[in-house]
Amino acid sequence: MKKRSCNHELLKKGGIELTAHRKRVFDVIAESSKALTPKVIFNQIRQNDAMDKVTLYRILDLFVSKKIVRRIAGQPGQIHYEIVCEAHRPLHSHFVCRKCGDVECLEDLPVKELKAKIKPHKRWQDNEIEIKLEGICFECKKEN
Amino acid sequence: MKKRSCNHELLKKGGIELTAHRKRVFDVIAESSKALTPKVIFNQIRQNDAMDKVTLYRILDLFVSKKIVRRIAGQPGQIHYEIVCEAHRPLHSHFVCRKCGDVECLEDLPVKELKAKIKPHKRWQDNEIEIKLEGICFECKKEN
DNA sequence: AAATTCTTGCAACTGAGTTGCACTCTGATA
DNA sequence: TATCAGAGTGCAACTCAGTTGCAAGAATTT
Repeated sequence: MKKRSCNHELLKKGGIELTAHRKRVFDVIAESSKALTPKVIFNQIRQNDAMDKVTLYRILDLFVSKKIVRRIAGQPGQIHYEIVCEAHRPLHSHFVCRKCGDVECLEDLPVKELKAKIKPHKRWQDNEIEIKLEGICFECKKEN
Repeated sequence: MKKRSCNHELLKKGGIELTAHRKRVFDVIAESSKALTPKVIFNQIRQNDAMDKVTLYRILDLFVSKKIVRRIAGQPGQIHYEIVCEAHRPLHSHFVCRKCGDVECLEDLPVKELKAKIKPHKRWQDNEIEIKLEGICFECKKEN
């Protein structure tokens, strides 16, 4: 997936103040084709700017609570973040690499169609459905 | 799901020694209808027996490497463990509660049928498919 | 300008999971 | 029988991600 068309308008969602740090965190997540871990986000920011890790975690928590970003479970124990943008990025599925742990977005996977095909179940009727595929990504496959 | 019919035969899979501790860990995981976190496993064992946390983590790592148990990503950041038993528990899907984080097994969800319906994708062709549903479980729903 | 509120950084803390090392037990070998 | 080797375990100390408390700064309100 290419660079997002989501802009800072999204940040106004929760009526929060647009500080330089918040824009920076938003941009790193929005410009990535993958859902990112806090570590990756942090390292990327620190290449150019100074930011404390506490600030990053606080911004991430804020974004999650304002539904600006979404948390995704990657490999067991790993947390990834992606932009929530209904306009440009409808609910989609994810691919998790068993080797490197990368979480890619599969926007061409027809979640809604699939949802219709899966018989409702007493436990999850009316709930969101997340489809996650596991495998080895192209990069890791190359390395073998 | 009821108590498993998987027995200690499974433990011989990797040709490992069957110690009391290993049987204990196996039993706790095998007798649960849900995939459990190390914390839950540990607390359950400690109700009756003495065991160091290091021992538990080492046994879990051993089981994973011998493919006796499988790690599952629950809520972001949470790790759960379930028994791998092809005979009694073919590949199945999971339901993750957004509130309490419980991971239930959905054995009646037709993974293979679904897999046939999903068009192969360049990234995950030939790979395992994991279907995970997210929502609020019965217990948490009751509490509202 | 003073008061209030929000944002940030720093230092110290927490809790999950790991590592190093010593002790114990078991089984094999001399 | 003695002892040797290897595996399993516990304890203490450590690492690392993420959190909390607090104080300094910036922005906003009165």
